[in-house]
Amino acid sequence: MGSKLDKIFDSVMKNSVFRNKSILQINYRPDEILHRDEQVEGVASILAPALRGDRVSNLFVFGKTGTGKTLCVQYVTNEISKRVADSGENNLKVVYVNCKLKKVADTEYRILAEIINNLGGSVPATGLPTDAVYNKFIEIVDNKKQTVLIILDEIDQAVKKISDSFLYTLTRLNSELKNAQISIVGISNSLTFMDGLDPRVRSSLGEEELVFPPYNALQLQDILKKRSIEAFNEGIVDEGVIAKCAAFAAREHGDARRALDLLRVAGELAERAGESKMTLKHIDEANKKIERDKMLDIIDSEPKQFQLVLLAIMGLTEDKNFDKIFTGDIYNRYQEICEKSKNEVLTQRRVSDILAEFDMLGIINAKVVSKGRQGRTREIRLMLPDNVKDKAKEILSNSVSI
DNA sequence: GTCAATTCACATGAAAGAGACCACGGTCTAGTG
DNA sequence: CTAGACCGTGGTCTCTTTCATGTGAATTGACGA
Repeated sequence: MGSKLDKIFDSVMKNSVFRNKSILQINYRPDEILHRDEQVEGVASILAPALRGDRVSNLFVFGKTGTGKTLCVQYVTNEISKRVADSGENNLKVVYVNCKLKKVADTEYRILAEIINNLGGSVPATGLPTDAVYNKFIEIVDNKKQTVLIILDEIDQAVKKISDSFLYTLTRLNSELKNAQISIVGISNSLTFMDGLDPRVRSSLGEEELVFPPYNALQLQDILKKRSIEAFNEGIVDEGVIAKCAAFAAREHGDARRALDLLRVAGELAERAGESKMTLKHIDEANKKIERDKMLDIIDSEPKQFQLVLLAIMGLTEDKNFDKIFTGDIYNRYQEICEKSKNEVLTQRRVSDILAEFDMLGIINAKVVSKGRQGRTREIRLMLPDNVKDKAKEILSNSVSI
């Protein structure tokens, strides 16, 4: 009985492109980190004093997305925690918080709450005064002699939304603690992040700094090769495919995450098409698909008013075939659409902000230009690729008319 | 023709309000012994 | 007497409005050659 089933499963497995797809997923942590020896050692030597229970310097880690920052820091802290656990002591806590996750940790209150939850306390999602949360935080951290390592990932996002005074408070907190001590590891995508900071914060937070350079194409190839051996069945991928993946990603500031995504999606495409080998064609398709899905995802999850504005932009680009659209045009069209679909009309001020956000998201390209006596405006161009437009319009008109 | 002043149509900032959500503490109600 | 339902208060958070201020160059108009 069992062997029969095994046979069925085996045959499915054999035909499958993937042996173990999870290896290409973003949250997969390999046991060995390629081409980041220097960085891993750097992080380790800075954080090592935690093993002795000494105070750890605050650390700042910079690097573009997909350069392995989070991976390395987590790897090192895991190893340290393991060592501490082995030695039987329990005076080190590591807390990892991703400040970009919406609804989880993108405000001062929520970051604190997240830290407290990770430390085993519990704090309601909302409803308490912020200083009450601070007290709770101090209480839970300071209840015994210990070192608490707080890793704040994507910290630039947090500071942009909140302000750096929060970081200041956090660094100053040590002086209020009797038993415990806290150290902060900040991880940031933006290299210029430190420049905009309060000097006091900068000096206390940036005791140690580490820069993660992007991977080059060869390094990416190594990484991809290593993972693809485990992730795919034999004979599915060949050198050329991996080289192309690496080249694509290297063009985008050496983003390893993107390279892995590309490989995974290409594999999915090949599998779906029932083909037994991945080809360059699949990579190209995957590249388009990723781009497209990302855009559509963003558009779909945007609030209604944003969608209305986008609809106005798309309408204008289409009918008039204007190469350049201005804020005023969009606002007028937007008003029409709102009236037609019985939606509330927002102020121009607000629409202006919405446009700025679209610019950030890369959906439109907006440039502030001065047209002399005709005033100052954003000169706007829709940046959606053609293969996205139709689907986007469908999504928009669906969700707007309801 | 030249130059400074003017002016347009917004951009950009700051502050504050509305409404959703939530915790906490007090009060009320109904069930229990 | 007590557990649970129900309220009012005060807090956060997001989206938005209101009020204020800023801005770069085409246009205007005064001026001098």
